[in-house]
Amino acid sequence: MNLATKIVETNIRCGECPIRHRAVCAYCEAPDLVKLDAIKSYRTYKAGETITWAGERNDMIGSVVSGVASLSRTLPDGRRQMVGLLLPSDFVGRPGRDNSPYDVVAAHEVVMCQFRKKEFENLVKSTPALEHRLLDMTLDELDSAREWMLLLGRKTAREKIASLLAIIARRNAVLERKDVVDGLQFAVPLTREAMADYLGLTIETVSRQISALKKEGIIDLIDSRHVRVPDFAILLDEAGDDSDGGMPY
Amino acid sequence: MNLATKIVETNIRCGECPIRHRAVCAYCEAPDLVKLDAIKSYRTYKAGETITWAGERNDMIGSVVSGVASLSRTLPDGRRQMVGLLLPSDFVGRPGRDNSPYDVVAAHEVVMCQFRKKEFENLVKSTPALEHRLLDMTLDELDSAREWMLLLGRKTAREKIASLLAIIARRNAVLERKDVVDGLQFAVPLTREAMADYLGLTIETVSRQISALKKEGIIDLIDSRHVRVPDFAILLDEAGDDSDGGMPY
DNA sequence: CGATATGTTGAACATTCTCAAGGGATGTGG
DNA sequence: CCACATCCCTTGAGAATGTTCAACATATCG
Repeated sequence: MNLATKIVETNIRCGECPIRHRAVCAYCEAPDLVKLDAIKSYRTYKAGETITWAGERNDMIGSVVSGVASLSRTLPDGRRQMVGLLLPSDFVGRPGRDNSPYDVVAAHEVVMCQFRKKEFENLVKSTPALEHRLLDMTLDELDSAREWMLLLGRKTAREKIASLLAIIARRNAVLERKDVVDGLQFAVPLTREAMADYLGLTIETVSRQISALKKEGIIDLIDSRHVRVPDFAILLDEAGDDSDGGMPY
Repeated sequence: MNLATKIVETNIRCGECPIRHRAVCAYCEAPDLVKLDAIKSYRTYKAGETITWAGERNDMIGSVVSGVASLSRTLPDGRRQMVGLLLPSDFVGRPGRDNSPYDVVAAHEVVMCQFRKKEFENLVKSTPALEHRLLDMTLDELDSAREWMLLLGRKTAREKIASLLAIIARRNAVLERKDVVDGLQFAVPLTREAMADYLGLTIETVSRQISALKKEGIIDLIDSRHVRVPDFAILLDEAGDDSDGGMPY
């Protein structure tokens, strides 16, 4: 029984939840957790499954417990832009509004910890710790979004790819509680298409730039979804930002 | 004595403030306003003046009362991307963090209602109405940022210009409490350079696309900073999004 | 095994950028 | 008041970057 199955089937208590200290509940103490426990439910979404559709009414909100999901917007003619990458502990859904213009799609199998929106909103009103955490998380997301805007508006295709790989490498290191070291190897949890939607490129350009980085020895490709970075500083240099510039996630 | 001068010199009370019902204080009642009144101060910034520098410690935060300011990030080699357009009632500064990676620059003369960060943060802790409003405003900003990401990542130069003009037209209409009607005329409060930084383009491309829209009769140019839109629906069509798609601001 | 989804590569093309020149405004000092 | 500088904007020509269209490779799954 893997972790995802265990979480869903046993409906584990908040106190044992893997995202307990980073999710919307992070600032809550035991008494508040009891209330959250009472209104939460777990649900799994398969890879490729849509969690919420843009424009449709949705009365569940919650946290990503495991897996990866994407938040994206689509133009009427079909052009799509990913506007958020949802990772474990990230919050899904906008409190105080009944529908949102975003599609949320599971990139890999996703376990969500969900609340009925109405009940959650009521709890937020009476629980400062929840509202405070929600504010901090939203401010962080806003910073990420703005970092991303810099990438979309001003970086070259090559810099975009390098930035994305650096972001994924860092996040993986954090999740696995390792340092970002040279020789680091990691899985890219996105298809070429998802990467293109993330970076505002076409899949062909993504593929070509990855091939170029490989040819130049900046990355090694184990297979199309697994990357090794011999020298992380070189990758960061290709990403175009200062070493001190904050990165999303 | 114009409004800006009057606000600053007389240090008007919150109850009479023009942004009273849209700013961070919008949800506050009289008792909270007294506390805000006690710690606030007004300050003016001239056009072109930098309000806060990226990376530098800044212990003032506050609201834009009048004028227009830009929030932007810069890559080490000088490429710049505007990541926020700050209008009256918008909040400047990030609570809970001592410096931010953004330059805030006045585009036109700006009047700020400022608080010492420490004092403001303390007040937020004891004032749910403030924190609640801050959350709502941050969520709105996040939606705007994501809309903008769609523009930066997927729209053509022409669509970007049309989108920006539509945004400015709408905002002007709201501020002047008019409807967005055909034949609407308005001032563009940005230089070509600022528009380019906003849209992720060069000033030459901005200039060319504006000329093209003019040549095709989609807009009239009174002068380089004043636009008239004969048929708003046509402009929206050029912007690429659905009529129902939300617009930033 | 064929069908489908994913990824790579090539060639022609389109869009946007870069570099360059020049046209008003506005302001300043002589 | 003129000469000059500065700022903002426009336009042109050529170059570069990224896209489109197309073919093909690889892997997975029934």
